[in-house]
Amino acid sequence: MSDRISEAELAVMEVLWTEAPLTALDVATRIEPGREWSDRTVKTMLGRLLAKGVLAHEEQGKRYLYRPTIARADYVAQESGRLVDRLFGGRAAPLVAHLAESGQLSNADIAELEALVRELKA
Amino acid sequence: MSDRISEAELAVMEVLWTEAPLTALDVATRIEPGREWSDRTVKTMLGRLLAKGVLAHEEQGKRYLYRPTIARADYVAQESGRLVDRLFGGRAAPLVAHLAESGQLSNADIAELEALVRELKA
DNA sequence: ACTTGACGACTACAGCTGTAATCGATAGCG
DNA sequence: CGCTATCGATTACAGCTGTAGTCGTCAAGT
Repeated sequence: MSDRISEAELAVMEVLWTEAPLTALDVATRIEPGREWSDRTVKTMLGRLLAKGVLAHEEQGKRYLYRPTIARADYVAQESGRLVDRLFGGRAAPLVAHLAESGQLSNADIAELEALVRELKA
Repeated sequence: MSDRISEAELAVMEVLWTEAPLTALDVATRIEPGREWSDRTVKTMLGRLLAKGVLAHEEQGKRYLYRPTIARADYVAQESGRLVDRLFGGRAAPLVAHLAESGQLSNADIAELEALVRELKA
């Protein structure tokens, strides 16, 4: 249940987080453009994701319909946590500080953060 | 210059970001405890990091002294950016919002963020 | 019923990763 | 001056990843 999702596999998960259940070919046609994959490749990914337990499939005639077994928010939380642990000693504020220092926060981001902080304090 | 640093390799980089230059064995003895590596393994990592261009070495007698060629802050910026791109559509504020929602921000973090935001607006 | 096409299952294979072991040169010890 | 301990360099090898190709089956069309 706890195998990691690789970067290529993530492209498949994103499709199924957006719309599910889907057949293998439906997933293939919805894979983000720019990633030119054969449908074979997509099927391999689906198989691996099944093996990792993050997808389930149900039969529909001779096809399968795939759907995620984990929520995107949970995945995102896990990955964010990993980054924070690995690079910031487990504390989130230094990450934000770092994003700020390295100029990766736009003015819109800052405004949004301000609103967020106000909300968090309440 | 742009090969990625793997997770195990990162343990070696952390040592050298803390103290450099060091010999291979010095690195091995300073590897974070809990990661029980033979010195062979550490040497393999050093070799790969050299090949990836993120370490340099200079001769000292029959040994080498290793030192990073990239700053930790740059690495951290790159990895943070990757996460934000992959999971938050390149926008940092949603990451913070997510950390907040998933309860990964302590009160201290929030206070720190508030100070940060105030500073960013100035 | 035979053929053909659509599917899933299995197989392929090179490059990266984690985790070392072996080889060859060299330098210090005796 | 020869033996042994050290080093770096090279090699090993299994599991994961990216990117498919092949095989066998079953159903639909002719």
